[in-house]
Amino acid sequence: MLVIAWFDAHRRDLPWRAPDVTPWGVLVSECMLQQTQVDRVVPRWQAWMHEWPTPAALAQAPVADVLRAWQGLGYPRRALRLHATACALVDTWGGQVPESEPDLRALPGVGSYTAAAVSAFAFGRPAVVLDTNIRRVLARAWTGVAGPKAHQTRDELQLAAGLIDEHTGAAWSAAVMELGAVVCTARSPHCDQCPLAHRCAWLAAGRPDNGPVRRAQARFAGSDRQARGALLRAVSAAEGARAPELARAWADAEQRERALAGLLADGLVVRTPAGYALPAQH
DNA sequence: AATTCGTGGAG
DNA sequence: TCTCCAAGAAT
Repeated sequence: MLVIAWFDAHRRDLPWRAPDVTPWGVLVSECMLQQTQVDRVVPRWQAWMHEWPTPAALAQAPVADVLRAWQGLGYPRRALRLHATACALVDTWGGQVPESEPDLRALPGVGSYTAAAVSAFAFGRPAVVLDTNIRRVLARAWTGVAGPKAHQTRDELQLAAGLIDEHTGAAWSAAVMELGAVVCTARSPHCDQCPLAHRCAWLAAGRPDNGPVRRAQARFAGSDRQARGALLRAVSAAEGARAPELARAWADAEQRERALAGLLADGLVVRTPAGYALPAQH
């Protein structure tokens, strides 16, 4: 197939693609890559795998250490869930990563995409992988629209399933995902370098701006998300953080209280006699 | 089903 | 500067 040949020639040398990487390594990479760019993940994945090379190793680590190792990647609840997944793997899977999508899907922080990705990329199964890159390539080359809809559709899943079936499963998914990531990009796609250019419906139509209108992302500056991040860093830096440290981290009192309540509810921060702290155990 | 959840790079 | 968007998941 065209895209697989293209992939063989152009694939990036990402560390989790090395031949000796374990299914656990693949799972860790997929969790880190949820809404976080590849370039930011690479060094963190390497450090993480050095520190916790197996599910058993991560399961034994204090949650506070896990959260600190995650700092900077964003969405720290993912770190909590990855730790919980490590515990589940030890408790019910003998410290191994299961191969089937339903079994993977039952793990904390593993949704439909991650389950399919691990099943395909760690075990070579022909799972139907649908991430933002593959969805964009399908939308353009096959459907002739500039971009995918906000949410997955049945048609999309069926289209991908048919293509997976007709090609060599995991390799096809890896190739199309890579194509979407480096050639068929959201912003300014490099159609001159695309192996599908000669048969791309969107390119043939003159690259029309006919994609679905997407709702604008809420601004980050001054958001609750930013407040949570600032507070979590403050708690992480000063075990036993009290009011002054928190106020220094985020000035607006009302928003600070709301964000702190959220962090406590999520289990990212706990109350201790010494003040607020990262959780020791989960 | 629509919201919420971090952070940073690129245009 | 500001906007977009990034290998999504949970609720």
